[in-house]
Amino acid sequence: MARPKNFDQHQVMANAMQAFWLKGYQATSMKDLELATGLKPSSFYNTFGSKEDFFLMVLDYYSEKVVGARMERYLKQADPIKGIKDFFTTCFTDLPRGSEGIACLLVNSMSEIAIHHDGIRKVLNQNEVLLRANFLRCVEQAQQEKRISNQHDSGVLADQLLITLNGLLVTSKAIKNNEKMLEACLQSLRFILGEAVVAS
Amino acid sequence: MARPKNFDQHQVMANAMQAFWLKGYQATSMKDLELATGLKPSSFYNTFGSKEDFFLMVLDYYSEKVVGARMERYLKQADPIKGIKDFFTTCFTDLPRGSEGIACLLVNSMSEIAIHHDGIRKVLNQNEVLLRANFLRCVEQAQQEKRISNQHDSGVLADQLLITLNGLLVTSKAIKNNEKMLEACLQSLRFILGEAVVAS
DNA sequence: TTTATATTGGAGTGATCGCTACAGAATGAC
DNA sequence: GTCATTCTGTAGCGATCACTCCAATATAAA
Repeated sequence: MARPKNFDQHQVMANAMQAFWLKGYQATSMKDLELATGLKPSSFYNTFGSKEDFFLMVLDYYSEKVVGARMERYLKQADPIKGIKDFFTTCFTDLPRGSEGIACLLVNSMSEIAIHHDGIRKVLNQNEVLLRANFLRCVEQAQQEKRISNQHDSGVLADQLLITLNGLLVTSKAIKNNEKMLEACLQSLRFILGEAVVAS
Repeated sequence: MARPKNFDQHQVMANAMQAFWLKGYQATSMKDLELATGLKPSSFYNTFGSKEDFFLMVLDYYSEKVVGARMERYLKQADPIKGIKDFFTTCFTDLPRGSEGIACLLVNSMSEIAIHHDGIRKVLNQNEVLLRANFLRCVEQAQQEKRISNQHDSGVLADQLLITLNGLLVTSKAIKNNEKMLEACLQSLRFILGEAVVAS
């Protein structure tokens, strides 16, 4: 009954995601988004409302398609320790070449705008809760399998994994060297989970 | 021989620091800086060159006056474990009321701009190196005093402290609740340094 | 084919960005 | 005092910001 849209919304969000990921929310201008997505302003605003609304959608998209997919792939495999190890290390190895220090869009957004925007903070917190739950499940399974010690409460270990991951990601923005980050990653995991990490 | 400046450069940097700390580099406009410092544009640019140059000076100022002072005060006292504990916890208790989630200007800057600015990254890295050295000294002293275990290398413990502090600080931006951050702090320190933290 | 509806490209909105030009004011040297 | 020099206030620079307006265009229902 009316003219159909000439673009794929998911593809648009995927492209915009890359721009936000690399430059952050504020530094990514509408011009950048137009270039990244191919959408003219009228189409953009007609579809997404505003840059702010759009960014929230992109955060959701990232949370589901990037972090969600990574949780499924790594944290739900048979070996929980290898899962955690892979989840951590691929944060620094699964990036396109030359993109060292882009870290994680969600962690970047924590620093940049979470403090000033309730909606964004809510998305970020939801993601943290979900990630912690997955870490917790892996840790408990590993403890049941006697592959890591029971001396620490599983909840504490899950918390440490979460805090440490955030710390590694923010550190990687200043280090900008994925080789070094990989070493730091493995050292942290050995510290938290023990030597079982080495074998996995 | 010529008209003297009508302001104190240190006071100007201290005031501007607050603005950058709260809002970040990009979101702090020249108007914000003029309001925070009282300086008119001509005085500002005549003295500091550019917003970018000025921000680097403010980072140095923060590194010396805030982090440096905190390292002196907490990490060089007689009790190394209490020192580390105080250094961590005061990150969340020594802030003005209502300023939850402002974290640390240096860590905030890691996320926001370190990846795109070599000069800023250099300052941040220097600070991390210095902080790690102080953590290391405290850890070694605590180990010599048999107050924490020798099972982990002191360098590993220092690294974990640094990564964990960064993680706690970035997490605090999404949590925005200093009470909860304080608990997370103590849990992390107990995990890394052991039960000696409780008594300190 | 006509019509109703929605999308599109492109020009352009006012506001704000970091920053500058310049005249006048304030100082110390003489 | 006069002068040389530097700082200060103000007005405003071009560029860019997020965003809007509108005529042209493309579709499906009738």
